[in-house]
Amino acid sequence: MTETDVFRAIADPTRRQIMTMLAQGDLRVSEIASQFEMTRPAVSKHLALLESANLIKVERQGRETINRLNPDGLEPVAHWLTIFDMFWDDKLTRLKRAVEGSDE
Amino acid sequence: MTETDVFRAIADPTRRQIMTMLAQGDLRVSEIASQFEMTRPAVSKHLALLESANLIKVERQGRETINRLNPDGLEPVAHWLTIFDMFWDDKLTRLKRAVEGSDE
DNA sequence: TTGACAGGATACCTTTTGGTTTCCTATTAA
DNA sequence: TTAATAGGAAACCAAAAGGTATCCTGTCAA
Repeated sequence: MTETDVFRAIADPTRRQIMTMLAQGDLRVSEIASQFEMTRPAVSKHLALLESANLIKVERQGRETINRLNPDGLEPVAHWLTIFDMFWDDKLTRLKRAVEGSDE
Repeated sequence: MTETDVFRAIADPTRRQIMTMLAQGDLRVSEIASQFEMTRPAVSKHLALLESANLIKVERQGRETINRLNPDGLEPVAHWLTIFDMFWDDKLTRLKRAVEGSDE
């Protein structure tokens, strides 16, 4: 399968929710599926797409598959947002303060 | 039309490109359309969707309509990304350097 | 060693998306 | 005042997206 565009991958609310779930820790497919109304194959498709967008790493362990967040995959989004930084002077100032504050 | 989800709005590469064009300055519909292969109505639809996602402001002036970027509409995206900040310590460090550098 | 479980694969369906063509209206310039 | 221009509106189409049901395989536990 060819790589999926990151922006397309995070366009779906279910996939965003999966990512926030994985931010809390790794999860097996059925653990994720149990949190949604939809069927397990549907969730599986979302996971496959997240993997092809490089947003998660999938590792088969025996009969289970572990899904692990790969936050670095979000870099293109973070980078694209910087194009608009010039419009966000005060936000940037606040961020600078936050970053400096976290240092001491 | 009901509000369009911001993440869905920026999922399309044409729409992202339109936004970066508008970051340089306001543009009329046909000025934008002339930059793409697709027809003007297609571009018009993208603009309508960007407006409904609160990413641009559209103002009719006589027979022309001016499209203006509304970068604040991107805030939900920026905010969502912060969920994953904890995974990005070194990136944050680099950002801090960048921010400090831009000050002097 | 066999039954249950985890989860991938496939086929299929419906809705949404991104595009087209065509037509219409309002505004402006000659 | 009339011709040209800007762009919205509607009807239509193909492909992609998101879901389902069903089936199959590999692994583990009794």
